[in-house]
Amino acid sequence: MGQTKAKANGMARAPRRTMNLKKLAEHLDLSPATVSLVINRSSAADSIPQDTKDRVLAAARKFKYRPNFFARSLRAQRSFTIGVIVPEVSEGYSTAVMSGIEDYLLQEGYFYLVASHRHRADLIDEYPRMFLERSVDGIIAVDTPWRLNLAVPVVTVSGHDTVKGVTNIVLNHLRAAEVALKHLLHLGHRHIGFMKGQEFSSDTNVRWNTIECIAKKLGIGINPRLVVQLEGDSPSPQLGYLATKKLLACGENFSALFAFNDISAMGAIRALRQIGWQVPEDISVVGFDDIESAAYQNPSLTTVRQPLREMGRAAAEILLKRINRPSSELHDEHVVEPELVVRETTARAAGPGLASSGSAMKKRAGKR
Amino acid sequence: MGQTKAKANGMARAPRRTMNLKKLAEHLDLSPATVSLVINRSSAADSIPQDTKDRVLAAARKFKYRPNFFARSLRAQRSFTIGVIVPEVSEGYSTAVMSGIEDYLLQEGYFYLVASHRHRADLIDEYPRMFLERSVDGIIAVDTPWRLNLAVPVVTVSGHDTVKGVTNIVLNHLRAAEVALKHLLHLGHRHIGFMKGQEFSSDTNVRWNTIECIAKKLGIGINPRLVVQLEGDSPSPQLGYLATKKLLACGENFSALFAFNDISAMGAIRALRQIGWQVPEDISVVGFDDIESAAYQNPSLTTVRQPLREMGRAAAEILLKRINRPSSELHDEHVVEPELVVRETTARAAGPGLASSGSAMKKRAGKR
DNA sequence: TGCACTTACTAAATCGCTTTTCCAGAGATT
DNA sequence: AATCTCTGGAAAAGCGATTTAGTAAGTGCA
Repeated sequence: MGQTKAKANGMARAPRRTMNLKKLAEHLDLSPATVSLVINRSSAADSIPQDTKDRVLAAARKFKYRPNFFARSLRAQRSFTIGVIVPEVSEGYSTAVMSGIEDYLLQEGYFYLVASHRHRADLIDEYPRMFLERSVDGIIAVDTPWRLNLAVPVVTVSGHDTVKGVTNIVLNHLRAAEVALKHLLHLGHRHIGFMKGQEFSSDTNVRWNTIECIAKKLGIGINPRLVVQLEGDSPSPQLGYLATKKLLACGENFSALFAFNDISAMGAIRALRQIGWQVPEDISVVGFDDIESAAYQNPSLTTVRQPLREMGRAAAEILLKRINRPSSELHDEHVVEPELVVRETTARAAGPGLASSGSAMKKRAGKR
Repeated sequence: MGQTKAKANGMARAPRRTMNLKKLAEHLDLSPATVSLVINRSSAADSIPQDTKDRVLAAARKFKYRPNFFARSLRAQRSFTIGVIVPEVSEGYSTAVMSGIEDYLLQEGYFYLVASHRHRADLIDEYPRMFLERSVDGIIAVDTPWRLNLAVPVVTVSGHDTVKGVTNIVLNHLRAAEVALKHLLHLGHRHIGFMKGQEFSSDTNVRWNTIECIAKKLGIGINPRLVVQLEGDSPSPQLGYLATKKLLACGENFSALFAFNDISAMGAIRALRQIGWQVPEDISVVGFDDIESAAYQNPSLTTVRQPLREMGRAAAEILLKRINRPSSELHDEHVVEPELVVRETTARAAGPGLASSGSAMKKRAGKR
């Protein structure tokens, strides 16, 4: 019988295929069902005597048996795989978050697929669908606009579209604006330049609204001419550089600059240096995010730290909880706290006393 | 109990299941086989009249039919998934390479899983195995020691263990050392400090050997006291900072520093600044890699650019070629060319004429 | 009319695993 | 003796596709 079949299959060639359940069962003289039950420690195997179990386990180890992942996923309708979509993999924000996601996921026996959309709307739509086709158990979207309502659990990190059923990991923006502005205020800065994010960035609006709100609360006036907006979707500091150029061109006087993020702060510093302003002597600069390279700058960047890694971890943790306990109640926001990291780009407002406005301008003039 | 629950689950849960081949076939009044043949544009469908084909395709579109990924993979024994292992996801080198890998892979309809080993030997061993369990079609290892001989194609990026059957994407290190040293030489630097990588880094040895070789060729003497080694496995500039401190402590005189990579160059610049040396006025610094943030430094970093993105792309391309045409001959090395990127951290050697040694030392003294 | 070809599909075997259902025999109970 | 209850395990029905080996009906041709 078996011979006939083998013959029918044609080949005397048994290409030493990898061990599978059936072969293992055959070798043990048991049925595949029994072996599967034992290996999965199913409660249905309770009635199987311990020494049979031991035999099975020993053989599995001996032949390094690993259940075929696809067969198992096909049957169980679960893949133990998460899809992660980010704007850009070669960039500090996303990768810091990813690093936290990975930490938790791998520890829990999950893997993740990555796709970066580079701000292309079509990809923002397509990649989640492709993830679904691959039967991911859930999706994490980092800093990415989100409006889909999918059949799997979704967690967003710094998303600002409220979609029902989607948990969003967000920073306490109010507190972020507060620590940054208070810091500058305490250092004596009264004339502050601001950088707004690009239209498409999910953080832009909240960030700006909270800044306005906190500024008012602290009695800091915002000069509309000292507000510039980042333009373009490159992940490079060039955007901050250009924005700062524009700011400088307006002729207004300011002694501090609150950049949209660390990357744009780096560009800003370059622009400032170029016209001869020293950071922080002539002007203080505050970044946002605290990406890894913020600390690597010379001078190192004072910035509002988002706990990116922790946010990634939290996203992963909440996602898995949702996947594995669909019944558990879900909050649609998980707020994390920012932290001001004072480094070397901020200092007391310069000039003869705080009253003297235009200190920076004078300096600039002096340098030229 | 268990039965009851399962049954209940089974009964209640019949909620508009996703479209599958069988249902589609039923709806079309055809057999699954026919539908599958048409959808896959199999040549076995040649005899099927065009209008039937059109009907099938139309229905598939209408119901947004997508073949179940696991079922297909199970059958075909292919997953269209690649495993990528890197030291660290939150770090510029790996992510630049990943970005290139992703480019090519997604464009070809593949996805990739990521795992970062953080230099833990056990994980370097375990993750590839886990990839295999998940039936990846191939593996790319970035900057990771590699000695496994697996059943799937493997491509390494900057690996330096020669394993038969593994293609390695490497930089032309000789050329890299040459452009860097020639640059410094042309600027008049004679006394150069060197930083060697950590023991475990795959690039350390080749890099150093080529530097020694080229230095000899160019007639540059290497003062052993001006050579320090990076220690520790953190991905931060702190390592370069400490190494440079050590270098400065030795009391020898030098006007240029060739760092092991961009990150350590950043740390070096910090150490140099701290004792009052200006870069590049007092000392020139050359980095290596040209990670994204090298250009973001102030002053921006002169560095030897590895085309990391292209290396990633090449890795992906070669891997897929191997997977899809196993017969094609394989080269075990793919060499890419470096490029010197001159930015702001290098300048003419200072001091009254090139002959004057100790210029930097004097400057330092002067500053204090 | 008879036979070989096409044409247009279909049946059925896998892929490897999970899980419910079923069953035979040994003891225990009535 | 008849019935019940455990024990220990097997059978079989999927999961959702792919693919080979047919097969029934229609055509062309001698």
